Amino acid sequence: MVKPPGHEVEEHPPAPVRWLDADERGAWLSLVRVMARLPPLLDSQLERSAGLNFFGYTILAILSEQEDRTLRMSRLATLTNSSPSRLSHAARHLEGRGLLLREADPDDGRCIRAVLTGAGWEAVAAAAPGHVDAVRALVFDALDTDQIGAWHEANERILRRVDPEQTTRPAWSVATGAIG
Amino acid sequence: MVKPPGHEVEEHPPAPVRWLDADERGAWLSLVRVMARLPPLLDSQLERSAGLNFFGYTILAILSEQEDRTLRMSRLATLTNSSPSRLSHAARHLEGRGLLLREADPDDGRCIRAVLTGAGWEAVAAAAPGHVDAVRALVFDALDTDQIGAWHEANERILRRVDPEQTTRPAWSVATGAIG
DNA sequence: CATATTCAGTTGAAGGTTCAAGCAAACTAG
DNA sequence: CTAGTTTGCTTGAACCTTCAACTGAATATG
Repeated sequence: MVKPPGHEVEEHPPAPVRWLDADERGAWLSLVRVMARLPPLLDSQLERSAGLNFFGYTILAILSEQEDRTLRMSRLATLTNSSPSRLSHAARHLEGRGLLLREADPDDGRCIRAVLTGAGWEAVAAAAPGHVDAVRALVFDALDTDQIGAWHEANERILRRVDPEQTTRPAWSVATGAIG
Repeated sequence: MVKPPGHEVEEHPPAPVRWLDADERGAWLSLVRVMARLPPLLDSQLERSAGLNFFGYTILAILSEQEDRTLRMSRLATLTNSSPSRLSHAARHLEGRGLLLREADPDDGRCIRAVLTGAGWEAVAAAAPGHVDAVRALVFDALDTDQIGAWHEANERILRRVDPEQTTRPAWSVATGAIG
């Protein structure tokens, strides 16, 4: 490999790898397994009971929590932890099923506003109890209050590394709270 | 909806939904965001540095930790938290790149043994340091020892709910420990 | 021994996600 | 005002995962 001229990168001696110790490895594998097994369980519960996957449910749930059941696509993408592209595809499916609709934003011709339909609202409302039950059974029934606190704190610290901009910070509950 | 004859299901009064409280909601959203953001970061780090995704890396890593760098497909599927189908597709790709090969098991004609090749071993060995650095930077640098312990314990408790059979229990480290 | 069942693994199609490219509206500078 | 850039969103192709169907080998049953 030929070095380009200029940009003489300082050659640090290769820092010795700091392998994970036994505790770290155990903790890491726990997370890896949770990440591998939890999402499919949530997906299949929602799939069976509402014909939605977790992502679709999240989209509808977040819309249902807005004053006017409306959100710009870009904002919705941020809140759902998704790329604009992913959201666009998913929104097309949901729109085809009559659960939401997309309309031009009068204030900014570039923006599209996603609006939850009546059918969409009924779909989330019907799906929410079963979903919350699943989350409770799989996660919170396993932990007492102190454990939840410590676990939350650790996950937040990790999030600061993983998502430094904290783009999703604003409050939203993925309809794990009462719908109204 | 017409009830089929027989199978008279006991009609319990619908148990009131136990919505998540504010603390639970906050903790839940932390996990959801970690699950959404961490895997893509690990994938892209491995993709850039080794042309592998996390799943492919895991396959090679687990094989590299076996005495004879060999494992039956079914066992490998369990250890990688994957379905047989997913593993089969991935193994075909990796085999195409010369990183592993598959051979008939002499002891049981139904089984296939996946064997890590020399090139496969070199690929993991080259990728491992960068991967461990990423895991450390994104996760463990954010936590002190006590936090790691509490976080680990909570994740283990969740795992007991999510994966009651504990199919993946046996020790493996996804090559976050030294390779040799 | 014949048949049925289970087990290990693969396959192709369907579905979802990512990626790069593209379009149009809005902003920015000269 | 106009040319260039940025922003918001969509699109189609490539990729990966899942699902259901299938093969062949081992085991169980009569």
